[in-house]
Amino acid sequence: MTRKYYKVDTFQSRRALGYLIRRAHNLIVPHAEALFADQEITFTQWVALVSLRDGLTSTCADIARHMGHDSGATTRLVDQLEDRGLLTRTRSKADRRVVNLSLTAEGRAVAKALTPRILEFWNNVLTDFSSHEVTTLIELLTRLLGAVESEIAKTGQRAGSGK
Amino acid sequence: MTRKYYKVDTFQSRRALGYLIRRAHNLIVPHAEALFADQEITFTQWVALVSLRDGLTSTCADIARHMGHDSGATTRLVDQLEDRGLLTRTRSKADRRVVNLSLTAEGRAVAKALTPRILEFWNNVLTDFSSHEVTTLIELLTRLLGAVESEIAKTGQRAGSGK
DNA sequence: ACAAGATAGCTGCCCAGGCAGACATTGTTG
DNA sequence: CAACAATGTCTGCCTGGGCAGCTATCTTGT
Repeated sequence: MTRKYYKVDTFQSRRALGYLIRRAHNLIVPHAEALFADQEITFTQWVALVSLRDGLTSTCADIARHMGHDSGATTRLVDQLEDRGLLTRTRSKADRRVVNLSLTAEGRAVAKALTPRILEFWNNVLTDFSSHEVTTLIELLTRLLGAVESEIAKTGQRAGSGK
Repeated sequence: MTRKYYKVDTFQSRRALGYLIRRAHNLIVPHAEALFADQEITFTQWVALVSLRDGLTSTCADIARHMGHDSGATTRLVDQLEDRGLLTRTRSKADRRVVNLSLTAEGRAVAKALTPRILEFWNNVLTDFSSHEVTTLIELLTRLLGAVESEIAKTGQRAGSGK
């Protein structure tokens, strides 16, 4: 029920959530990509693969929403995964606009093989956090995400193009 | 002291910190940019401006570190701010490699004028969070950032080029 | 004092991803 | 059923920012 957590005269960048998130993102993503440098797929591609495997997504549009990309970027991402034989496109019969994606056996194998790399990284990072702290962080971030989403929905009613 | 928070067989993307951070970043940054769409500077430029004003940074390299960009991107960012007369470059006398940056009166005015937009956004987002929760989130994220930094430093001893 | 290594800044090149537009299909409303 | 809006996919085009390479300067070890 905080009316105003941040006030103009006491505001400091270092305590700004946007700053912390941006910083974390700019630190983590390139490092995750580096962990995959010797691999045939990139970290970003792996994320898409795992989301398909876990049933969080099943179409191009799903992946775009899941990853916060636009649909154009996603098409090209899926192209690459298809070229490498990690997934297949099938035009849906129920809704012919839709192209359903499904992992091939090799896609499944790749997704599984690379998971430990990421988990190891995170487990190393979290060594000094108690299990409770991590859970709290995850819970707060999840709620924050929801709050950001609804705030953006409230303000930015922009006619979407490809998103 | 958590040895392994994430385990291969119980891992779910939705509870992955990387996923949450990426998602938040991809949601917040474009929206922040949109808040500045009618403005003469971008959100990213504003962040640099504020960091200079608050003494968190004073050179190009500082800004690169602060924002997690590389030095090339920062040069161009500073170019634009200089072109608009919001800051000035001065070759340092103590260390002649360094170019010191300082805000002009106009730069100061712009930084100040735009601050309320961002704070309002965040205060709206945080309406349903208690003050204590926000503080906890900030504290955990700050610690996470430190942990990520030292983990990356431990692993990735790569000869830096421009970073 | 000098070679080797860091560090600051700049530039050219490249690419992932955003934007906008096209098209097909489906849903909705009169 | 006609008109219109919404959704899914794909394609050009463009830009921000990463990378590598260069110079100039400072620092450190011998």
